[in-house]
Order: sequence, then C-alpha cells, then structure tokens
Amino acid sequence: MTVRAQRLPATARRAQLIDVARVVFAKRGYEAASLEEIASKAKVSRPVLYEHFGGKEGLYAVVIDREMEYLVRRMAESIATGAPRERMEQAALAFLVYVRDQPDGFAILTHDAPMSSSGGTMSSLLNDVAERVGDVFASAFKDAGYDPKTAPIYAHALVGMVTFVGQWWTDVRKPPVEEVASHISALAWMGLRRLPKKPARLPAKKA
Amino acid sequence: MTVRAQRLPATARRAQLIDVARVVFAKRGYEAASLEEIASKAKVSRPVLYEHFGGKEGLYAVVIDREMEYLVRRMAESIATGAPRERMEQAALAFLVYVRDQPDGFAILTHDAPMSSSGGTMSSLLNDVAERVGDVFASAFKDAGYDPKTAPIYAHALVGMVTFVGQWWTDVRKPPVEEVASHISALAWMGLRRLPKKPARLPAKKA
DNA sequence: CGTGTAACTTACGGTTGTGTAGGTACGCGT
DNA sequence: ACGCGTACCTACACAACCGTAAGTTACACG
Repeated sequence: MTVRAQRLPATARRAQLIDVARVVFAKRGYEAASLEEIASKAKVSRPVLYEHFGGKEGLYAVVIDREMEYLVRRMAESIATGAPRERMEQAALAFLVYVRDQPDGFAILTHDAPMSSSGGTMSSLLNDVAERVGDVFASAFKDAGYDPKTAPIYAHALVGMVTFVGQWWTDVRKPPVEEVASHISALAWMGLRRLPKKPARLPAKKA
Repeated sequence: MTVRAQRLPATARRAQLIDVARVVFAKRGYEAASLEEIASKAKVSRPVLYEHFGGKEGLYAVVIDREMEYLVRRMAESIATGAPRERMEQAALAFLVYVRDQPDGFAILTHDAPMSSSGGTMSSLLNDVAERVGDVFASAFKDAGYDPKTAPIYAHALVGMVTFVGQWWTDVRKPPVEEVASHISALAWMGLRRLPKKPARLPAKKA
C-alpha cells in the first residue's frame, strides 16, 4: 500500500504535476508517456491528473504551451537589438543556452507531437518558431531587394541548423555553447567558403 | 467475415507487408502505429506479421534498414565527384529529391525512433547520416588547416538545414527542389552576408 | 468540537494492442 | 485425384492504458 500523498493546495499540486509531466514527456515522447508513470512519480493517484487537466491531451497542451512561451520569450529578447550579424549570433546563442539549461523542454519540442485529434498530420512544434523567424526574414528581404518568397527557405534552414546541432550537443556536451554558437553563426554569415579559422567569440552581453 | 486473403508466395507477401508498414509507420510514427492497422491494410491477419518479422520491433527494424540503405546510397552517389561547392549542392539536391520522391521514407526518418529496448535514449535516425558527413568534413578540415574537432558542428548544421527545410517543403511543395537546393547551398557556401540575389541553378548532371 | 469542503483514493469498465496456440484451406507435384 | 506442406485464420491469454464513479481522509473555520 503506497503511503498517502502529502496534501497540497491545488495550485501547488498543479505546478508539481506539470514539472513531473515535463520530465516524463521529455524522456518518452507523447505516445509512449503514460499518466500512470506521471502520477506515480508525483506520488499521487491518477484521478488527480484528470481533476487538474482533464486528460492526457490537456496535460500535454499545458506543458507545451509553457515551453513555447518560455523559448519564444528568450529568443525575442536576445534578438531585440544590434547589427544583423550580432542578432543572428545572439539568437543562436539563446537557443543553445535553452538547450543546455532546459534539456527536458528541448527534448519535448523535438519529439513527435500528437495528431490533431481530427486526424491531421504530425506537426513539429519548432515549425512555429521557424515561421516567426520567417516573418523577420521576409521583411528584411523585401528591404534588401531579395525575393521575399524565398525567405521561408532561409528561416527554416537556420532553425534546422541550431536544432540539429543542439540535439548533437545534448549528447556530447562539449564545447561550451558560446563556442558552438559562434561557429554556427560564422557558418551562416560567412559561408563555408570564407570560414574563419577560429570564429571570434561574442563579447558578453550586459543584461 | 473478411474474405480470405489472396494466397501469395512468402517473399512476395513479405515485400508487400514491408510496403504497407512503411506507409503506416510514416503516418503514425513507431509508437502510435499498430500491427492491427498494418495487417488490415494488407488484407491479412496479424499472425502473418509475426511469422515474417517476429514482432513490431523486427518489422520496424527491417523498414528502417531499407530506408537508410536507400538514402545513404543515393547521397553517396551524388557527392562522388566534382568540386567542393558542387558536391555540396548535389548532396542537398539528392536529399531533397529523396524528400520529394519518398515522402513516406523521409517521414519515418524524422519521427521518433523507439527506445533501444534496454532503456537507452531516443536516437534520431538522421544522426547516422550526420555522422558520416562529419567524417568527410573532419578529413577535409585537417587538410585545410581547420580544427577537425569542430567538424561535427558543421556536419550537423548542414544536415539539420536540409532536414528542416525538407520538412517544410513537404507541406508547401513549392518551389521545385532544384531551386530550393540552390538556395540552401548558396546559403551554406556564400553565407548570408554575400547571398546572391538569385542563386544559379546547377547544370543537369548526366547519369 | 463538529461539519463541510477540498484533496486524494480505491475500484471498476472498457478499449486497444501485443504475442501465441492450434486449427483450416489452398494449390502444387505426382 | 490425393496427399502434404505452405500460407493463412480464428481464438485466446494477458497486459497496459485511459477515463469515471463513488467513497474516504484531512484540514479550516465557525
């Protein structure tokens, strides 16, 4: 017989459950994750989850929402100021810092999302991020005389770069993200043709 | 009562089952796919699947193996000859042609892979591709005086670019892959700084 | 010190999916 | 036409989940 759970106020319990669910969804992905496991890791019985979130989809939605919110805010802050090249490097760095400091959150974003219950296609969460980047590019392209219709290509290319490198870095955890970010932005900015031997590190940005 | 399945020789049935499984795994991902659905789509009862592949993991393993084999062969052929810049564009093009012509196969590679049954981590299939690219880069970097330890960064960055753009292209299906490939390789080679207004198309390569 | 309500639980029903045991029919070779 | 093996099926045992109903404990407040 499992010991009775410690009684918590609703909001506190809710917060704890979200934290636990984050970890489980990160490790297993949506499909393979079970409410059973989440409940047991939270030292609580399953109906509590239904009480708070209505079911698996509801819980997942809350977790996703929080994570996207967090990431997008961080990215937006990081690219608010500076010259184009600096913004790009800052964006890459912000993303990689997220990968480093919130590995569970990052894992969730890279896992398969559940089907939209009406049977639609499987959609990558990071597509939303890429689309926002695409908007930025589209207007910049317009000003600079490039074809704005090609903007999504470049936007997705850049998001794909950092995402995939981030996944690799998660395994290796070396070198430090600042160095990785400078390599990535060097590649994106200079191209392979004029790759600097050792990309310069960004000066620390003051908060 | 479902009609009795048409009797097929083992090898033919096996081939058909792999084809059907490919489609189902592509649409659902490993976890959400069920042998039930595969069997029914193949107009066959479930035990037939066990007869041929031993179980879900076995079937999945066969499908994956075929797909990786196919993709890697295509990529290897495409980068066999030419100057560095051309090879890169050819590689990107080959990948995107695969995305276009084998959408199911590509979907499978981008979906979550099942856990290695001993409880390991979820591994992206495309990591293997990136690692091969990494080897190419490592030796090239050594010759050119770059730090070979940074090669994986660039390899993963490039694979991530085409993968993510490929996923986007799957939704939009426009512009033609040849144009997308030339944009991508222009970005990777020239960098954002010196982006050409309209990247030149590659001359058709003779088989 | 009761009493009501918020927080949690045990218990059940139903569905879906994996894997296996044992039986049936098709059609080829002779 | 008659085996006989290959191909295939029905049926079952079992486990994992999801979701819900109904009951139980603890704490706050009059």
